[in-house]
Amino acid sequence: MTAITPRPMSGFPELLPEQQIVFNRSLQIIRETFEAFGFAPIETPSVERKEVLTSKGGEEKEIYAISRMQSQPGEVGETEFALHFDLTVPFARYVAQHKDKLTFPFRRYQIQKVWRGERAQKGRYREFYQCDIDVIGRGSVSLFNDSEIPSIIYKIFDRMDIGAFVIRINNRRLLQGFFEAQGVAHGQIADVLRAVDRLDKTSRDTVFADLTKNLGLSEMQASAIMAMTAQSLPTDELLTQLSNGASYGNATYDQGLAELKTVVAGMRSLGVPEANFVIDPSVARGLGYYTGTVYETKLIDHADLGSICSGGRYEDLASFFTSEKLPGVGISIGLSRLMFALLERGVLPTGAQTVAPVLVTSMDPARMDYYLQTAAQLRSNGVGAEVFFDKKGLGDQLKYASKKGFKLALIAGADEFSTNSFKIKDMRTTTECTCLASDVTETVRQLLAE
RNA sequence: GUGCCUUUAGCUCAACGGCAGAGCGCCUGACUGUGGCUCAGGAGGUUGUGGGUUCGAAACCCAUAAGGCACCCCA
Repeated sequence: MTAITPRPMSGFPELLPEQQIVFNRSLQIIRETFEAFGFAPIETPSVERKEVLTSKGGEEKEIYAISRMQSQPGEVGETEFALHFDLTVPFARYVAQHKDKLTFPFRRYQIQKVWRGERAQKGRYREFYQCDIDVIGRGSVSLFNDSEIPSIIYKIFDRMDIGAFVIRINNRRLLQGFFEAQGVAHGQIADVLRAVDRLDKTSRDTVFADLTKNLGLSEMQASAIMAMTAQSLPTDELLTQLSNGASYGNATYDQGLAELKTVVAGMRSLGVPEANFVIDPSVARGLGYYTGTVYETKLIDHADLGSICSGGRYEDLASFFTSEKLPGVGISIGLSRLMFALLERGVLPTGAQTVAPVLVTSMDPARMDYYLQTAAQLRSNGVGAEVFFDKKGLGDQLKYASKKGFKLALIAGADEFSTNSFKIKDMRTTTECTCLASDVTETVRQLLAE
């Protein structure tokens, strides 16, 4: 029998237990925060019909189709299904399909893997987690949601303890109205938005050249756009500055500005610290379907990761699936990109290889019943415990406990049995104490609480 | 889809065209009632694959595959 050589698969990363534990902890924070804001969990199948996935102009070569390796002889093993490449398109289908059973405004969160058939590189995978929330309304959806979303982002990253971060906020109407006032042709606004969006990735000269040479704007237009989008001021000063510009006489601009002010006021009511958000007129969110508020979030010490959480407001979620207008606002956290980078950089230190805090050692194989009962008792009191089953010396058992990162080791041999007691060794401090067998659970709890 | 780089032990990497090596990790023992430290020993390789040049190739050439990076785009 020849062994199959295990090899890495590009773009399909995997973690060791001590890393996965850290990853899952972050996942838990995200889930709890979403639920604290009243978002309901849903999950859609990993696959959708091909026509659903391509409805919104999904790049076909980036979509993995699925098929059986072999069907009937001569039959092509193809199906009409493909793996979803994001969670928005399946969600749109879901809402359109179930809209008569859902209650609006519909708030849902969705944490699932998605797949993209791209060439992998740093921070870009072919299989990764997305954590999405969206609020969908029928006909309209309140602007207060736009304030609440940064509050959710703030709570999550604050709890995840991954260093300083800033939520950058902008409003697409503000940009669009400004571009219109500068005389940018209607059909070119999307292109200009895309060019501006690259401001934090490339040099200002490059963007300027892009605007003038590629998009054919005059130097005056380009200068005005650069000056407007490059503004960097404290929130209130910037809002004043933008209000002074209200003399553009453009209704879209004025609406965008008013929305921005409302969103900021709401964020302050929700207690989002000033240090964690900024109005950044250069945030445009590429092309996309965003129409109002847009968000990006960056780690200050890891700006090279790009936006780790972005989203915004859109006019219509499911225009391909229903004629009913379903506007919404939402964000997506690219958890895999974020976590893999932070684990690699040691920002999130890894610890134990187990989530159970207690190892019950077994010095006397004849008394395994006793060890098993003790572990069972710990578990039914909410304390995770593992029993060491193999016949090895105590030294080996403690070595095992040490390597895996158990916090406490329970020891019982002839000495302890004679006094009906247990010895508890704290692996972190190397200290030991002895307690009656009947007090084990309580003593363990106290030690773990320290 | 385009371009560049890389590939030698589980991992990180050495080896002038001339015997395939180190560190870390892993296993065993010192140590059958006490982990991390230390010491001693051990296992582990068709040098990604196929061809070519050469007396001789891990090294040079060609092809191919895989991996990585950048562009594009995005999380």
